[in-house]
Amino acid sequence: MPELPEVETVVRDLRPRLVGAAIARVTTSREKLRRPWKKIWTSRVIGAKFEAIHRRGKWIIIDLDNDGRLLLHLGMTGQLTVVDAATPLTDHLHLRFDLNPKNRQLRFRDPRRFGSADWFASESELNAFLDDRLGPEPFDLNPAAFRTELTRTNRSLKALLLDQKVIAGVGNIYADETLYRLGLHPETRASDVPRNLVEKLRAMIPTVLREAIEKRGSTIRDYIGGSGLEGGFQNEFRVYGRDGEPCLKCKTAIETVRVAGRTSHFCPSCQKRVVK
DNA sequence: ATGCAGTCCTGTAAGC
DNA sequence: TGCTTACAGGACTGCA
Repeated sequence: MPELPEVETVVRDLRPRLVGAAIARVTTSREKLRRPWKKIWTSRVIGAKFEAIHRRGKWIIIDLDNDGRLLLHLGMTGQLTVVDAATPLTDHLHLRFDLNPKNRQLRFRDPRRFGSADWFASESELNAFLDDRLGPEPFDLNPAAFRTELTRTNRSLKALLLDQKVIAGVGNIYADETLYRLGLHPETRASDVPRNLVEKLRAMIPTVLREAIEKRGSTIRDYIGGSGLEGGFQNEFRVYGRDGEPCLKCKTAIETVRVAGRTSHFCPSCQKRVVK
């Protein structure tokens, strides 16, 4: 669920609450996330201090001061928060880290369990895992490389934007919002995008994501930031979730179509399918 | 090699 | 009211 802006918000919220604190205890309740939390990992992290926290694509990386790395993914419904240790426990709480000395806890809750929590012994092991799955950050897209990526494939634009190896961090909401702003139909073949729009598309992706980060991401249902606050960008959606409602530019009713296995929202009038 | 469909899981909302 | 079905921010696997 959470896409790049939501994950970035969580990381920013957690940073001041985590860095400098040490892990006193690890509690797993239902060790059935996408991958199970291994018991040996607990002994590796006890006593270590949180040194830094950052984001890569939709992944959250926590550097520990003993070179270990925690890697978390929120999946569709994951919530990662730091709360007072006395805060009542909730359902679907899979991982708890008791922090020292602040009497607080880092909690990972995930009802749908599509999320994951992994431990790596070093930065290089972590990077091997991530580099296998992720392409460039949307803020570092190289114009020429992006153009090549589009030209050399038959895939739909929507499928391309959702491909984490092409751009790390974009998900269903921000793919739809980006395409709407450029008047591009989600089913357009990437290689059919008019030349003058390729660079505009490359630039629009980070623009939309930055705006969303400004608003602390989007809360549709479950998403909350690292401090428990909801996002605000859902109030800024121009097409996502607006099916049946009038297009903000031309009043035509917004429609949905299934592309690359995901529901895609678009204006049938402003976003004509380009076919070369 | 490439791209799609199906799968993992639970909660919620819509439909009958 | 209650049961059934469809769908949801993602990633991965297997198959064509």
